[in-house]
Amino acid sequence: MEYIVRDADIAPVAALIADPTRAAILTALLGGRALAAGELARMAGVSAATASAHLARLLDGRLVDVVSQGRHRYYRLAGHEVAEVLEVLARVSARPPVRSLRQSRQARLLEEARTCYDHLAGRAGVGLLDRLREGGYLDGHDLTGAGERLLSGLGVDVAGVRRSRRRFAPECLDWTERRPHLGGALGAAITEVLFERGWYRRGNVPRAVVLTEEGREGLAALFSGKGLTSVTPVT
Amino acid sequence: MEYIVRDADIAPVAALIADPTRAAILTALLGGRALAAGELARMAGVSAATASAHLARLLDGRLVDVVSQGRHRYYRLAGHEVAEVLEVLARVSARPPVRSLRQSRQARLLEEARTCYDHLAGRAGVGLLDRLREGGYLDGHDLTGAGERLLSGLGVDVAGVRRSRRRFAPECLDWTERRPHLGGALGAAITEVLFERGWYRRGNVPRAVVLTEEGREGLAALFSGKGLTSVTPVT
DNA sequence: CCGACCCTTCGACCGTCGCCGAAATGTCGC
DNA sequence: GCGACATTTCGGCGACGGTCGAAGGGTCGG
Repeated sequence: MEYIVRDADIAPVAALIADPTRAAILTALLGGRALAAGELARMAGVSAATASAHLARLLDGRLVDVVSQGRHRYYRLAGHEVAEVLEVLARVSARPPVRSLRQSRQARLLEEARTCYDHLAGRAGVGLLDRLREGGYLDGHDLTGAGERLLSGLGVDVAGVRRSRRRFAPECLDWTERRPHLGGALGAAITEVLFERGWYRRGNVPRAVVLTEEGREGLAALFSGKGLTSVTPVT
Repeated sequence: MEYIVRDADIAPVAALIADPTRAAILTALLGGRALAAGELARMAGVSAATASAHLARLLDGRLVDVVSQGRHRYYRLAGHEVAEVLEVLARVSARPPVRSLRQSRQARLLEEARTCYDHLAGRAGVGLLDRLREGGYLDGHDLTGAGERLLSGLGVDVAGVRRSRRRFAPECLDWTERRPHLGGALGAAITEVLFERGWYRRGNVPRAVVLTEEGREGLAALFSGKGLTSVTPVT
């Protein structure tokens, strides 16, 4: 009956995320791209020295990886588990009040379509899962025969995805929509193909992605005219 | 292209979890029961004054709820979303080295069977999901006809569970087994019935639950002799 | 090689936060 | 009402951690 809490100690990892500057850095990296130390310093609004210290701690805590290229050092999240922590945390955190017009536009862009580390999120991500389910391409947690054909035709290496040790097609609760979108190895593979085909491209706002004209047409053809979202484009 | 990270601020919530004492309090509450301030102080190994200050902050941050009963104040987690954050965080956190014999026994108990806020976790939780899948009771994310009959027979109010706004039967990745167990409204309802029937009871170690003799027999009858786990009892 | 650039390390400052003992508040049993 | 108990509030101490400017390694372009 002695008091000992024998669990994983979650405090050290939480402490790494607890600093506002580090949280900003991690959130910026949630876009999935590797970013240079200087870029991260600017995004977080601190000096290079400060950012460097924070990055060293994140590295030590294995929340980020680094790859040196010439005089740049590119940082990225250490894995999708880290991204999951950030997403879950976002769900219980209050959304900050929108202060400026530009911020409100950025917020709308992120709500429309963004990456959740390596897969599509926001209305587009939720819509993708809905279309796959409605069309009978995905049943429960697995692809149907029709689903395999559809995605193979798009260029997704379904067999390769199945060999991955990562969960195949889990739902990931979207923190803006509060409804599930498609995550896991399949979600990542589909998202990769969407970028390769130029149907989506990365926006100027860190995590945002935008639908291209080709994407609009391609997705409409794929899903009998519906596309992933029915809203008018965010301007 | 200005640097602004317009996301939910995750830093304040992370900061609440980042303190080792608060983390211990939250982890203790992950058992699902409401605990008095004094108990939490003992479990976390701090004075009543210190625990009180921490609880006030957790309350302010909406991570815990409190209910006053006489001269006691019972604290509990504010909801299953909070429990999810703690679980996800545990998955990316290192497991602390086991120091004593008693701790190793406690660790083994938790790995065998515990509650993850309001549903069964550990080997037993993973086993439950496996048995439901193997037996054709659960298909993807939904109960089959056979599943509805099985659980209704046990005393689970399946229709009531379906009316809940919570997700019906999501997978929850177990942090010790690294395999999914059954979460959501259904997982909670089944766990409740297991307690009501006396098949499992809460152990002395905070989050641990133990299989009773009735439970061993009942589960074996239910799942053609297999039970939820095949290991010998933890001593 | 040499200057320009990116990044990290160093040193120093300062605020915040966790901690406890003691006192105050509130509740129960009698 | 009056002690006994659970909990919170107060006051003060000490430590840790975030911040920056300046200086020190590396790396690229010429």
